[in-house]
Amino acid sequence: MALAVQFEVNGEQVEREPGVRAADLTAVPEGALAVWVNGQTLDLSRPLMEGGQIQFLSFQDSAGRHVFRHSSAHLLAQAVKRLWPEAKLGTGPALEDGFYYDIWLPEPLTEKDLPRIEEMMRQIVQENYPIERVELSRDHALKIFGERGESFKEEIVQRIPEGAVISAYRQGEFIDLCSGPHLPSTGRIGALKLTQVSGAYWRGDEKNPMMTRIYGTSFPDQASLDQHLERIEEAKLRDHRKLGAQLDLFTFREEAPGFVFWHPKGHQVYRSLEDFSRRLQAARGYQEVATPWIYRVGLWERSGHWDHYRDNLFLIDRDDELQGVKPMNCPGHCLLFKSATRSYRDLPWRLAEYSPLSRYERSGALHGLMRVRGFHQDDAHLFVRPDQIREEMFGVLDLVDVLYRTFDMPYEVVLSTRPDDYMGELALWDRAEAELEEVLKARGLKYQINPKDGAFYGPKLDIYAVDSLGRRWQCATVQLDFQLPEKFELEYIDQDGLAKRPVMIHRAIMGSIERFLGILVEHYAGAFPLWLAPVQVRVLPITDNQHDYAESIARQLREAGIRVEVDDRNQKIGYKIREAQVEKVPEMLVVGGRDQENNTVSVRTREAGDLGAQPVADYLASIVERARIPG
RNA sequence: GCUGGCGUAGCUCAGUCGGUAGAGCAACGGUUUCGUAAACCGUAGGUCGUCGGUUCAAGUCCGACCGCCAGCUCCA
Repeated sequence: MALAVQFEVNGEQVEREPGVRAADLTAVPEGALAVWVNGQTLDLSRPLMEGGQIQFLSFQDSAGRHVFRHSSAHLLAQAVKRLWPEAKLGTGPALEDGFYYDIWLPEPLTEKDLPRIEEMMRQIVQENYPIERVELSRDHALKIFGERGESFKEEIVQRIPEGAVISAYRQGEFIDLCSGPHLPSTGRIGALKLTQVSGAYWRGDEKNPMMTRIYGTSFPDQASLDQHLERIEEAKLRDHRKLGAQLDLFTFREEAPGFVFWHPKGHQVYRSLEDFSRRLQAARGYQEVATPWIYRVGLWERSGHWDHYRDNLFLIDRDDELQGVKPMNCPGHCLLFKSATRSYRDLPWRLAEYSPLSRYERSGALHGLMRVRGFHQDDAHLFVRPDQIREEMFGVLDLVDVLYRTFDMPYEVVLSTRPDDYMGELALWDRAEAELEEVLKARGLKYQINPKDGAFYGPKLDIYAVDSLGRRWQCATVQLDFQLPEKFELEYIDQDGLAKRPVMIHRAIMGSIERFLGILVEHYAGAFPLWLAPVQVRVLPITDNQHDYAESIARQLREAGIRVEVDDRNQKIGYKIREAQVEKVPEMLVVGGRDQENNTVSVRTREAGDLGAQPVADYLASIVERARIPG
């Protein structure tokens, strides 16, 4: 008789024999796909040998979705094997929003083959096979996959280290080498769609045979799938590269790949973002500086960039000496810190900088504003005493909150802790990590922990903004750094008269302003809020007779700091309105003979349409109030 | 960087079997002077990404390069 083990389910303690299945512990909630036990995701039917906290995972949980998509990949493989028995399976993982499977096929596949495969997948869903886990010896696994001609699977089996459990999952006639976990049965995959095919080399190595990679996505029901596909269509329409050209914000040219040409309108938005950031930071005791953008290579050697970041440096070879264009501001700020003897009274010292940064990105990585080679950050470095970490982190998170709230973006926080190859004092790490958690709790923020994912020089917080389409973007990042002050031998004189080492906090809130602007274009579908819009108001005279009146209104608005244009082209009012709407101008002032007589403007907004006539003075007061930069 | 695809007017795109380039929108000129999402007529605009090759003849076929797109990898 084995000793009983203790489980905690839904807050209740349950005692059972080892080997019990999660499904036997309690009523399995509807929609449960897998179970989470002691940090591991397992099949619902997996025998549990040790006790612990039990949590059921549904499609709502990212781990649950992962299981769902992973089983969908198996489903895809089974369908392909039925249609092409000579196919050989590679690997088939789950992705964030779907899955793929790499499969070797005797003939290349095209998108036209996808519906046929989907059809077979649906049939297998109908057949509703239970998905069963089997554990195999190495020899047995080699025999099974050898007999089936699965040479890639044999290769994987041979790579599995000695002593590791080798498992496979079986559904109907199909079996796949896999560590799992998986759904209870194929019938759970309610709706699926194969989205694309592409080539991929086995194990990503071009010397290996070319596999066919089939991408797809799947959901518990058709409505969720449709919603997902609509979102993808919507995202395509909002693509910032497309809107950026349509709205005359920016362009790229092949003469300077990875660098942005900002048009007047785009640069206006860019500057509004920068102004907004400056106001927020000035109000929180940051001081803006400007430091050099090209340094002799020795600086980069000292900072560690030469060892860790050399491939991303733009290098200049002059006078037999290498110099590097800065990819980050931190070393410059360290040098600035050293320009005088610092007192404990000077700390925290918060240095902000918006200078251009350059990083060499490989050509395939470039992507509109989201990934460029030349950019700017709302960057700052805080030099703090160890006892100030908590308060400064609190302040940084406050800034994060104000900023994302302004753009109506919820955000998620991930704390990354000490990696195995950490540098510095263990005690400082422990204290810093504990304080970060305390700060997060004090701010009432929900956060995830990525254990051991911090940088070698300090723990970090990554903040993911969620846009209007529900996509997550990593923008803000806050990193504690114990190493750079060491490398630059930074010191301050403490109260006791002794020289001490400060801690550095690297932080950016928008991250790259270029990228953040790209995200905002997609978030707002190009329809910027009034304070950000490059043209805030357009005056539309109905006939040539109102040109002078329109100009006088524009002048008054301009003098009040409003960005205004007059559309004095010889066109009908409907035409001018249509153009202004297409260009997403937030407010239009239609002025005709009646307005001129009564000294009014007929207000039309981008969202609400015609609001009727208003006295000019009233409108002026209202727009000035509403167009103010927040913060 | 790798794999696949693409590159024709400012933009979106057509161009058949290899025979010297076309539309809509935008621009420009004129007519129209109009009250809430596209008035009408006309004009101009191209080294077909670049370089080389095949051919009597190349936007079209071949090669190299550049850039862009999707994916991989990487990341702000």
